[in-house]
Amino acid sequence: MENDLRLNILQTAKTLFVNKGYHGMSMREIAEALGVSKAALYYHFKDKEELFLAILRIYLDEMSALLDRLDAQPVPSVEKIRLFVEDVLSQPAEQRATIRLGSQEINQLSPEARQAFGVLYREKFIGKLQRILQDGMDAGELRRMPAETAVWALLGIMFPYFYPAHAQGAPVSTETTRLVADIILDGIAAR
Amino acid sequence: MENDLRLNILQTAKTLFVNKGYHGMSMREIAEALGVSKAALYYHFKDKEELFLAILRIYLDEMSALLDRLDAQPVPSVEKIRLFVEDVLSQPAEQRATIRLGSQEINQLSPEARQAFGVLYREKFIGKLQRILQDGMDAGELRRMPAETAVWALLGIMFPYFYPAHAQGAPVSTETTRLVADIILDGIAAR
DNA sequence: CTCTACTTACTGACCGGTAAGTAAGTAAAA
DNA sequence: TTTTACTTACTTACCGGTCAGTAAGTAGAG
Repeated sequence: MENDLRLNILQTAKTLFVNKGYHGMSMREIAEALGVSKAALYYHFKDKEELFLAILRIYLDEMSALLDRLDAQPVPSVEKIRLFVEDVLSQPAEQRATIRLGSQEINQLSPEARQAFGVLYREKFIGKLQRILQDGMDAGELRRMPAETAVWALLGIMFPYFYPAHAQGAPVSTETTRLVADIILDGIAAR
Repeated sequence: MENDLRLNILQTAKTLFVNKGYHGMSMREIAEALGVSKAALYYHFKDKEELFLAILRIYLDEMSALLDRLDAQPVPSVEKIRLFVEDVLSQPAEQRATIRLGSQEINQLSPEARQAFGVLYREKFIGKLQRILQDGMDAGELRRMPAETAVWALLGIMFPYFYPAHAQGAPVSTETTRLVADIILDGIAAR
């Protein structure tokens, strides 16, 4: 019970941030959506920025756990990547949108917050992904290229922002998920 | 001379919108950056939304012209796509960021503006791209898949938002551009 | 050649509204 | 009786947008 409101704030704020962006969402809106006073939000979070970072941190932690779990599996790197793509794409759209949110809105924040996020982002997400890709290249499963470029291609496809349908609503269908994984893997696999 | 300020507003506002988002940028900021009064902006543009749309319209027109130019060339679809990727990626980052800006911030706007943009976006950009891709599939150069998914993959890679380096600063190097085009084409080419 | 009427391209002051954030009080639980 | 978890009521700052006014042209009439 005691963390009830805190969790509700995180949930509601995430939805609003995703739909309206950092500056587009107001603290008042969250409060009204939850039926509490605005000041209640400030009991649980120091300021808007801290609330925003808390949301991103939760998602990065989940990503980090997923990547660790996949990396521990006794399968080729290519297979790890396929599982990663399929897992992420089958998440609800709002979930996936969180990482986009972070990358998008990060330069709205204070330098300190930006740096703090940057560290987590690289440690928990990009770094782990890059290592799996690098392993794949070293094992000859993937074509040799700068790991950065491989990450670029992978994430570019996985987190597009072009179709509103991707930002909101239903998860991607299984067929499409598989097709997208194929495209990515054909794009970067060894020839 | 007479459109001088208007063009300067468009230029300055584009930079600010790209860096700070729709709500993150204020009309006051533009005015101050240009050394004119805020009201001068409202002489040239009805409101913030119209200014925003004007910026997007210019970029969509450029894209439209580029796609027409490429489509008119007597080369296979695959080659058209390669040229498209290489052309866009060699644009300055701020230029490329415009399309991201539109997709990102479009749901901040009024329903009318959203619809107006949607029409242009599909007519001048997505539609043309999709037709080139569809031609490629019909000619057997590309693997058969829903044209939407092909567009998704293509644009996802071409307009990523993950590395701040892609959103600002120098254009992508020629090597990287070629590598990225290869990844895309290997991903969607016929096997 | 010049006076009149009008337009273009602004300025500076200001408006209502809303943003983030806070100080002080309170009711219930420990 | 102190701490927890809030609410009420407020401040300060800034937002988009509008207003009346004006300097500098320009175009036509005489």
